[in-house]
Amino acid sequence: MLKTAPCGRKKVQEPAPTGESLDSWETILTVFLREKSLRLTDQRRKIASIALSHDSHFEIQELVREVRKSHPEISPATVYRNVKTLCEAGLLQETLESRSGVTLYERTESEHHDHIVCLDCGLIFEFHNAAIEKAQTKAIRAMGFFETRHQHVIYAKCDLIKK
Amino acid sequence: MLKTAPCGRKKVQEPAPTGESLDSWETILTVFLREKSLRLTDQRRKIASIALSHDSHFEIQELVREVRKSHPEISPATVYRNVKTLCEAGLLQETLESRSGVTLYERTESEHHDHIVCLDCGLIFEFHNAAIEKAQTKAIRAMGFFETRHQHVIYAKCDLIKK
DNA sequence: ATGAATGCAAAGGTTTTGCACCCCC
DNA sequence: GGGGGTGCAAAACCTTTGCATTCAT
Repeated sequence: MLKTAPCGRKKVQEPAPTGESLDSWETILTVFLREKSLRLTDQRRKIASIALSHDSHFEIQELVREVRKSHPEISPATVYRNVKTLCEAGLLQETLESRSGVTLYERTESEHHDHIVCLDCGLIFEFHNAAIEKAQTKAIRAMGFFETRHQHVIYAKCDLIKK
Repeated sequence: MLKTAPCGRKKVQEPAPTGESLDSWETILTVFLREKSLRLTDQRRKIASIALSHDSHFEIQELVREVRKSHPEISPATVYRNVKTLCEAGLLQETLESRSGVTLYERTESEHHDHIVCLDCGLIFEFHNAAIEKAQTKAIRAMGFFETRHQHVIYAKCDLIKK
């Protein structure tokens, strides 16, 4: 249902060179858990592994189904609880809303990107544009704010140019 | 809970000069309904009136409560159905998500604006910045898309500069 | 051992739907 | 009159929570 695929062309922004950041999520998670006196259970590790294997956005329900498939003994409640934990650990973050109004999550990447939702093919693209970011930082500063993060979703059509 | 207020300073973008667009929403709605062979019922008009009286974002539940207060005979299901209709008519649109994950709606304005969510005071500001819009249009075109609309939400802090 | 985490089931909350009745066009 | 609209209640969903049990540290 929700995919990020090249709608007839290449994704504008390639994935991070190595595919994995230098600190593996396992390290980050372990450190976070230790700091908070939380524990690394089997379920937590499995859920994290599956959640963080997504290259793009996913909804919790999707994750719940995947987890159930390979680990039927893990309950949905645990998935919900752990997604929350992973967000707190900074490994996941909420992202743009799907058109059905469901919250989507994605792996936190070191590189920021904006999104284009194609209204023709329904797919979601990621891109990064320095000019936009720059204009934005400048505008925000001028208004007296300090930006922490942003979500920029553009709804567009890819098909028009082919017709 | 959710307000758009001046967080210690003025809203950057003032509301439309007249407060109402030239075509009243009643006209737009009537034309839309006629086109689709839909009907203008009492409930529909009342719900539209209340929904469109909001100057800023609101959630459906809030609208349901308001409608119930002045028109207890209107059922929540009807409110849901009509919000959907009003979106299709282009009078309302979904907007950024509240931090609790609930979908928010707002009146469609002729003038577009982006949002700043202040992480210090929790309020939502609206602004418009030509440089950002321009950079964006250019970037999108360069990638082969035609933009239809976008959502740009910046999470920022207003308080830092006071400390 | 002890506090955190889990599974289960129940509760909570939101949104949708089926259906009989109503009413706008 | 007929098809869209409504109210009501039930259903369908998604997410959270209480509690007894299990488990990581």
